[in-house]
Amino acid sequence: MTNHSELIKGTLGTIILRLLSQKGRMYGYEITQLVKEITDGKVLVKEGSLYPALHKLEADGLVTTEEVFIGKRVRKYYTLTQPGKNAAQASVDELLAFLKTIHNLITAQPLASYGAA
Amino acid sequence: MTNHSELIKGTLGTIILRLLSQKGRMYGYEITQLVKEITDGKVLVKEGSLYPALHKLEADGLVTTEEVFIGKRVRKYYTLTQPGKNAAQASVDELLAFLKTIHNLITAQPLASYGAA
DNA sequence: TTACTATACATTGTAAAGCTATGTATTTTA
DNA sequence: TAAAATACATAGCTTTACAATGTATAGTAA
Repeated sequence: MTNHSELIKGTLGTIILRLLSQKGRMYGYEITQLVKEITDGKVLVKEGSLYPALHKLEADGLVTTEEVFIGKRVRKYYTLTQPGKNAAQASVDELLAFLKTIHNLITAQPLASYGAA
Repeated sequence: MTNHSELIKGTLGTIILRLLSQKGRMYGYEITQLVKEITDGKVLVKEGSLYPALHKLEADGLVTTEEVFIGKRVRKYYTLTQPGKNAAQASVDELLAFLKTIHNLITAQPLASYGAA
């Protein structure tokens, strides 16, 4: 994605699922632009990350695709299946819980004291 | 680390630096137990992750080590160097900013609309 | 008209990071 | 006395995103 790219690992699938659950239908390039817009350029999804991720979601049955021609150019729209909708909800919930856990871990002031207390 | 293990990528170094900056001095096994305690078992740092990460911090000059014998058993204490203290602060700040960005990305309700607006 | 940029898809090979499995050894607890 | 906890460590695997590359159409500015 972008500079602090190692932090992103494991979140891309969730991000895609979430955007699809909100917008209903999106195509790849649109996802890259929307993520860029929402994060004010702080997260940049690259093609080398996005398309394999989308193909995996499709292989896992979480999305279906539909090709639309814009003039002579193909657009491949992705839509969540019902399992995909369930996965989106679960995935977002899990990621939020994880963010909370890590936030707590790196801000906890009176640290628990293994070995003492 | 634990079940949702893919989410952790890139955060372990920051977690270690943060704990060391709080506790002053820690040894490997102690770190695994403290993380487990603080996160209520939700994050489990494995040896195969921890020790290579500690060795890398040492190789990068961010920590120094000190071996202490407890009976016949060795304990290797890690302490932040000055560059390590600086890195800890910067690393925590960056991770917090990242957490905020991702949180916003997966909770933003009125999604920005690339192509519209 | 001609570059350059944006749109739009895709794949191959690479690097980073944590995990599993394994190994060694001491100490404590059931 | 056996199992679990403490305490270190490494080799090889897997996952995941990225860089680089490729193809092609559409729009825009010189």
